[in-house]
Amino acid sequence: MDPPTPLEQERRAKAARLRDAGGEPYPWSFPDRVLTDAVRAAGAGLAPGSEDPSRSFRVAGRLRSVREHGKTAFADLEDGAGVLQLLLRSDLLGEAGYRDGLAGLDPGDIVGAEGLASLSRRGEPSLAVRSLTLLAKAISPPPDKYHGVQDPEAKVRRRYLELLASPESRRRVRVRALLLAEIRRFLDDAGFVEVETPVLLPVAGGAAAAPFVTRSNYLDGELQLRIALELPLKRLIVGGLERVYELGKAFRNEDLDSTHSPEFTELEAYWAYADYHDMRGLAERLFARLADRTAEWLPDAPEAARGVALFRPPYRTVDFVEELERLGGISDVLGKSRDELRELAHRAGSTVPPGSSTGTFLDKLFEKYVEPTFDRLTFVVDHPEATTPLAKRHRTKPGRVERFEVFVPGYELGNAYTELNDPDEQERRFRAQLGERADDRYAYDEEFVRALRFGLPPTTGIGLGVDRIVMALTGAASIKEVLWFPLVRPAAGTGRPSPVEPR
RNA sequence: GGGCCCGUAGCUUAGCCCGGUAGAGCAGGCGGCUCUUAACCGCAAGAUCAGGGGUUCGAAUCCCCUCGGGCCCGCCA
Repeated sequence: MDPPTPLEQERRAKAARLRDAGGEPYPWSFPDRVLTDAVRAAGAGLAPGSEDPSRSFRVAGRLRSVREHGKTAFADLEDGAGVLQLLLRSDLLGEAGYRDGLAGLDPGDIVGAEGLASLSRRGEPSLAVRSLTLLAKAISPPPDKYHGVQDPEAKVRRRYLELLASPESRRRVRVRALLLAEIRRFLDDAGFVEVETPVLLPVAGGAAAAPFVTRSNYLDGELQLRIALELPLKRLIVGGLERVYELGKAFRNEDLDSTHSPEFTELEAYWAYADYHDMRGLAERLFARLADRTAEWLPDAPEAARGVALFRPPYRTVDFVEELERLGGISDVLGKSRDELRELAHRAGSTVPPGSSTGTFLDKLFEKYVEPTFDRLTFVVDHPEATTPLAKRHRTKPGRVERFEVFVPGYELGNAYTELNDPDEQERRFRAQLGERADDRYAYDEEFVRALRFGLPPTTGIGLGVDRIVMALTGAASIKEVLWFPLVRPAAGTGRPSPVEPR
């Protein structure tokens, strides 16, 4: 711990004085509390400078600021409903109670107050306080009352400070929770069953990403943290659950930037006896619903209004191959060899390692030529087969798979397929990916292929980045704004990860 | 992994270019004030200028290293 600052020593001394006087700076409860909006409402109709003696209110919250005027003081108390002015008067509290009470309080303290609804002479709804109780002494002072937390490091490292200083930040937490609840309600209503599948796996599959590796004492061996939810969910479809979804964390051992976090929240849904056209319809209905809800929750946030507009139809559709050929000036994309694609990617200014797979070069070319042109929510459809080993071959377009990706300007939101359900083909695709070059990290999950041999019905599936959906809808500039505790290096003195041998 | 930028009191910051012993507001202390709401007025206090090294008569300021952070690029489709 840091050594106490003089300010902290002063605040500790106030708590000690209260104890010496027989008080308790950290009492156990404050019963019969109402939210401050009840007092505001009761005070608003009164004549200025008067109070309503017919009913007493008890409120509790954090003390924001205190304005002293000799024998009168005003304090702002903030709770979940907002800010209420406390009117502290020597004649109501008693001279000693007024003096000692004020002397013991600091901004940031959690206090309870009992009193009458009133309207100040200047017309501010207030609580005319008859008794004031310290509920938790704040030893460290709160952030600057006007500027809040400015230091970007403090914002992510000590998020609680930003939250307590900023009602907008607290509102973002609530909107994220509402969006998650709305997603669940939407899928539940559509007949999907929410499931939880393992985070710890012998081999993390279902996407191309570096896993986090850990160790099981029980198994005396290595385990990996999941990088996607896909493979266990499809096993559940094999098991006869026809519509399943999971909303949970996935982990990728990669860098953090404005759209990537090593741990992030993913939604995956699998739907038997339906194809990717059906899934697109479901996704569009979900997007439209989330846009409507966000507009209700954030009615006057301009950045959210832009996000909401993105999620409202009509949406744009782009054919992966046609658009790449058109914008990249490339003919016969599907007929190109890996070497030719590598050359094209190189010329496009992409620095992918030369040993990458055909699919990686195609993705890079698409990323260079097509993605920057997205100006609204866009569905990219019918990718070349080489880009994914888990999607089913397109029923009419040779060399393609039945797949769509969803983009907003700047980043991808998700990915869906008509799922590959031919076990022998699945095995070939895994092997082809593994064999093509070592950079491809699609793990070959034998157990998954074995499950497919028992029969996976025709199925469609989707994976959506929930953090990114929240970002896009609320107009956040960085994923850190929708993750309350993004990954940071441990602060000095809190212990550091032990150095490990690179794998 | 590469590039650019940032780190001054608990908080928000001035000073850095052009070297001369750090200035303010908030918060806190003491005093004053019964209607303020970024309250106000007065007094006093609070800073090894992220850490280390170098250049210099003299370093917050110039140079190097380390730590932490931000942004961009690469990687994670």
